[in-house]
Amino acid sequence: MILDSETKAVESDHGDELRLWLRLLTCTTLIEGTVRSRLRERFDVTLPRFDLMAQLDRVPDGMTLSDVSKRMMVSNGNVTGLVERLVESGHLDRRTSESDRRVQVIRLTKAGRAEFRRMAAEHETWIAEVFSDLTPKDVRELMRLLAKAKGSAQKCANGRTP
Amino acid sequence: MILDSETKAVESDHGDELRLWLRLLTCTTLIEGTVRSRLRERFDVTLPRFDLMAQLDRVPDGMTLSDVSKRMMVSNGNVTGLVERLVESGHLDRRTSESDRRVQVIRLTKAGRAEFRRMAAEHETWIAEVFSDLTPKDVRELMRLLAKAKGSAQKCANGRTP
DNA sequence: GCCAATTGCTTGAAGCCTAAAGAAATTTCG
DNA sequence: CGAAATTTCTTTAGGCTTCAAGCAATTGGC
Repeated sequence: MILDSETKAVESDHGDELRLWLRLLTCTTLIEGTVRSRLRERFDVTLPRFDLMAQLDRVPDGMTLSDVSKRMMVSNGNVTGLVERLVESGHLDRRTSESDRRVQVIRLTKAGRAEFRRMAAEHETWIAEVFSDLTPKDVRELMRLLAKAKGSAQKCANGRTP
Repeated sequence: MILDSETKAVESDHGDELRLWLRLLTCTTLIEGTVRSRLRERFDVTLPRFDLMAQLDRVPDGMTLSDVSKRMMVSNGNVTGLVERLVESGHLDRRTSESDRRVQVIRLTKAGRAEFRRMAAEHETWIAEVFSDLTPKDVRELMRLLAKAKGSAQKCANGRTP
């Protein structure tokens, strides 16, 4: 097989995938930055706090710290500190489970839920604005392809720490 | 217009975009986690350090800290600390510009570049593995749609701090 | 019952990250 | 020229994040 600087070996050319990953990362970083700064200026709240509250908004009866940790895909220790600050600020309510005294169940307080709903409503419009150049068809197509990518990445991630 | 709990007002339904954003974020977090843990176990290096070295690998003559900061989309102060540690570990070389004494130019050292090339080669195969379920057509289509999304998000981000 | 393994959470050390304020050098412009 | 604005980088305070180690409670054999 003959190669030169332009024609790399075909069987090891993974450049397209690499470029795809970089583009994916750029998009996410860009959007995350926008959301982060708007959350700060409009509500003086951090993105991780918002994300945690978003997880809790769906479940009236609360979740355990482990559940939150899995859903948010962050470490346990991370959630401990995050929850600590949100309980402190009155957004969260935390209690030890009666059936298992290792388990901490956290819920949004009434005030916390109201505050979150207010933030979430604006947040949704920001995201719509972010993607405003995409047609409904673009959105559907991206959803489909990202679902496929997610599945692929998941196999790869789970195969490592089962 | 008649509405019920299932049929929300059409003119304010931004749920699809929101779901798209969450999926994008999930994909990125998943892949980032995979890359991070592999970089750690194979090379005992962090992702931010790898990213910084990747920026420098393309430019033999080095870059200024500001350039790096813009390319990586992180704050200036962040780069200062990151560079500090990489100079300390011998991966980077740092010098004050002769034409402008405010400017610091950083470059990969010989050892740093060799180390990076070794990491980058493996990294590329990990990414290919992550996306292995996608066909070449999927990859092209994702590239196209993400480029469009990036443009849209960029307008939105730049319109805020011009 | 009892010991080992597991599970759920916390802690500690190190590093990453931002925003904001500040120091130093350069550029702009009257 | 010289003051003001700008640019480049550092510093500081606070918070986020991981990993690894550790503690407490529960579960699963035996």
